[in-house]
Amino acid sequence: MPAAKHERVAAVLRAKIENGELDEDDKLPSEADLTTEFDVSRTTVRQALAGLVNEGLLRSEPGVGTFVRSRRRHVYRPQDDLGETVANPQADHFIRTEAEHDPSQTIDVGPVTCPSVIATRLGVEPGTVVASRRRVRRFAGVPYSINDSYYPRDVVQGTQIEEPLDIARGVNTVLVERGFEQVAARDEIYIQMPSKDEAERLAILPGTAVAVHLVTGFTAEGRVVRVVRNVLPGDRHVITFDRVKAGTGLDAG
Amino acid sequence: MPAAKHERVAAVLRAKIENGELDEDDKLPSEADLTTEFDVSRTTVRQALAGLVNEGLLRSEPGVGTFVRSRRRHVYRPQDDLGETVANPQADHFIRTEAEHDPSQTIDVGPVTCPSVIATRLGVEPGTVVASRRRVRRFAGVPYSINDSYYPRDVVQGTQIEEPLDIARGVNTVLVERGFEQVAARDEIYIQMPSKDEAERLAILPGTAVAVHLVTGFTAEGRVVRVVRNVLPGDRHVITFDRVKAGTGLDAG
DNA sequence: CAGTGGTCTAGACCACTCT
DNA sequence: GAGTGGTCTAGACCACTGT
Repeated sequence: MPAAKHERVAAVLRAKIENGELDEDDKLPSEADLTTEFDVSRTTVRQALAGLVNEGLLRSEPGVGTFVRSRRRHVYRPQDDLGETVANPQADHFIRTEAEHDPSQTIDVGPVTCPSVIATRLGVEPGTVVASRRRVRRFAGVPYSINDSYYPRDVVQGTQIEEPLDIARGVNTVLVERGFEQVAARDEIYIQMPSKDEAERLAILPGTAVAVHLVTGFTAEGRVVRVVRNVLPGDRHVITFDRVKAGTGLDAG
Repeated sequence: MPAAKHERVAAVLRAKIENGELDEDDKLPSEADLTTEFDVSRTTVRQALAGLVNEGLLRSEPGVGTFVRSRRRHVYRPQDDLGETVANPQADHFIRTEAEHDPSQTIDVGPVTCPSVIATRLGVEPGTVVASRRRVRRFAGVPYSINDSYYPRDVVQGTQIEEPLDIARGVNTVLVERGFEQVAARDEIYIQMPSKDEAERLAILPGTAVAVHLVTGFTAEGRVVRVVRNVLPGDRHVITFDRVKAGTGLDAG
């Protein structure tokens, strides 16, 4: 039994959410009602609710009410990028997914001053101008991920990658045509709270962490041809990988 | 310029942290001092500080003060598990790491009632009793990760895996000896706020998300021999993968 | 319009840490 | 003992949503 009143209030509400008494998208009693129900001041009720919002369990809508948040997720599979084989497609049924209907995206293309995190991986000096494609992907109008890719200018010069259009045959195909086939990649995943800018672009609610997924793409010669920075709201995704031990014969399919 | 006073206070402090004026582990002025400095009530100061704590930027120590949090991270490489080859070891220099000195762990071994998330992946009925090894790993006394593995009972019966000891030759070697070589794995990574229990076991500060990393291990015949549930505090880790396109010759080394 | 959540104040008491 | 952050109250005004 927690000592603080606001913790006790939070514990009761948390339990109701976890046992299903309060289901996804259910509306909680108003703060005034909770004040009388728990016999505490409104400040204490709000302290309890703020805690649950920061745990990602609740969302509040000014003028409307406070609601239980949804927990459905999209499947995010970095390996689709290189077209690697999937070892265990049957493993997919483990995950509680969300239908991915009505996809859309906004694309913003052009040279940018390279952020230092990208510069380190791209192997250029910080402040260098590089080519970039910056996308926000949506499903049913809801932002799904930020997907910013950066290329050395000589690699993409004169290609479709410099144009603000969807590339049907895939960016990788264009890179192959230019003689820069991407055959290996390094993934880095950072868990952190979103910046203010990211929170706005992704319509992220308070109490939601993001995964920052950096992909550094290499040619067979070891040259870096692309760095991608994906930002995924943690409450809307599950990130999956499939791995196979080398030399077992499974890696070919 | 944000409208709310507490947001303005938070914005000023956030800027000082980001530009380095306030460095890691620096102590902030007391709440009383901030009250006079910004000419707002203490409640408003506390509201601003609470926001920054929930963003993972600050930590508070009762009776002592409020401090800027550290940002160093450990490298977490799921692929070490299967002994896969690393495509780009030179890519490691990108990451700002923390020295991993003085490792220690606590191990708790024995049969447990299988949680439903694990049961789904292990292919057993929820509520089945399975073998488990539950570890908390530490560096310099600081909790580093929760590492709970679950095995079908027939797979590990009579092996060292049932004993609460570190297995020097590796759990995988023991599985091979039993005829259950793990040759493939499915990784799932969920980003979420820690449960109360996890927060206590890992000494997680408010405003820290965790990565829940599930690994489902398969034999060549497709049998699941192990499910691992790792919990990593987001502020102390970077998760890395290395990938190689199949058939390029790089996958062998 | 009434109801909702968002913000803010002033003041109080507590447990804890450090000197 | 002085200073710190943690908790709590009572009351006020605001912007916004819905009817």
